[in-house]
Amino acid sequence: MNANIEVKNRLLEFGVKPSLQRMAIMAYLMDNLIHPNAETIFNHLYPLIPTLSKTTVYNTLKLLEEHGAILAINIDEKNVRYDADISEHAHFKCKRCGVVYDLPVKGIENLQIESPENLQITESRIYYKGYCEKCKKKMN
Amino acid sequence: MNANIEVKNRLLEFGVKPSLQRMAIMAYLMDNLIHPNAETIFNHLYPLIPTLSKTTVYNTLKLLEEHGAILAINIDEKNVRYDADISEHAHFKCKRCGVVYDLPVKGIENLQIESPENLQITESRIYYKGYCEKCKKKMN
DNA sequence: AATTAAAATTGTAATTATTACAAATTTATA
DNA sequence: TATAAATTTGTAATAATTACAATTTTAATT
Repeated sequence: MNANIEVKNRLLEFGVKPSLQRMAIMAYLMDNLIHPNAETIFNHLYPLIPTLSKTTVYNTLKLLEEHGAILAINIDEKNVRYDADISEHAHFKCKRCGVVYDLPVKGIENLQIESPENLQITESRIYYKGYCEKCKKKMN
Repeated sequence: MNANIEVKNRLLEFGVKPSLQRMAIMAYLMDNLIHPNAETIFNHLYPLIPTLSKTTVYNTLKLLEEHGAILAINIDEKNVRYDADISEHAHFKCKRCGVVYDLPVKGIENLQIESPENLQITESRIYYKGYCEKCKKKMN
């Protein structure tokens, strides 16, 4: 489990003032790299912080994302997933069981944008979808 | 404007039985590579097909996507965009004005998945977000 | 320490994209 | 032409997210 100080440092590093709720959400994401959505985060933290509101979870996730402290992963049409691993990496989603993995992909660092326009890129995402090994078998 | 026969062929090629509504939606997407959402498509076609239902637009877009005749672009958290260009290409979304472009990116074909698991990949997407030239200026 | 102001959290209601579903219509088949 | 199958339609339901006002907590000032 991530030490409290590391969680706090992540917030401070990205200019987010630490509070009980923000620390709890950040800690959960750092300890659980399973790309949870807001609901999952709330369900896990609610027993620990009985006053916690779902709105706070949504607000905080948005705040953390805007400050660059976490990534919003839009691989699922249904809801936004979040990731404390902010390094450039690809994601995979199984269309049958819905699980979202990190996917090691070679060559990402060589991608080169060739836009005629002078764009200011702030984020990039690489998403793959398909079927995981388990589901492939089940489908036969 | 795409000839009727080309639209029909696209549907047949992907095993979708052509109907008036399906042809109209497919034609609109082939003629308007602006990554429209269901609402935009409906608003454009409704005057031409006064009996058209929004549900049909949603149903048809899902059908076309499942058959591989179009791409669903999940770059926008709000709603799904659709693209008749089914070749592998990257997309850019401006976080200020919301426009979604195609983005020429070099090196996509060299990306190599290195999963320990035997995944069956059915689709891949590359998304960039940031600010377009116009919006960059406006923000100064 | 008490007072005031600012920031954060909370709860409820609203919004909105999408889907479920059953009825109606159209198309294909016998 | 009658019947079955497929498609379309309209309405209602679902569910993720946001708006917003009230409350609570934290920080700043006296």
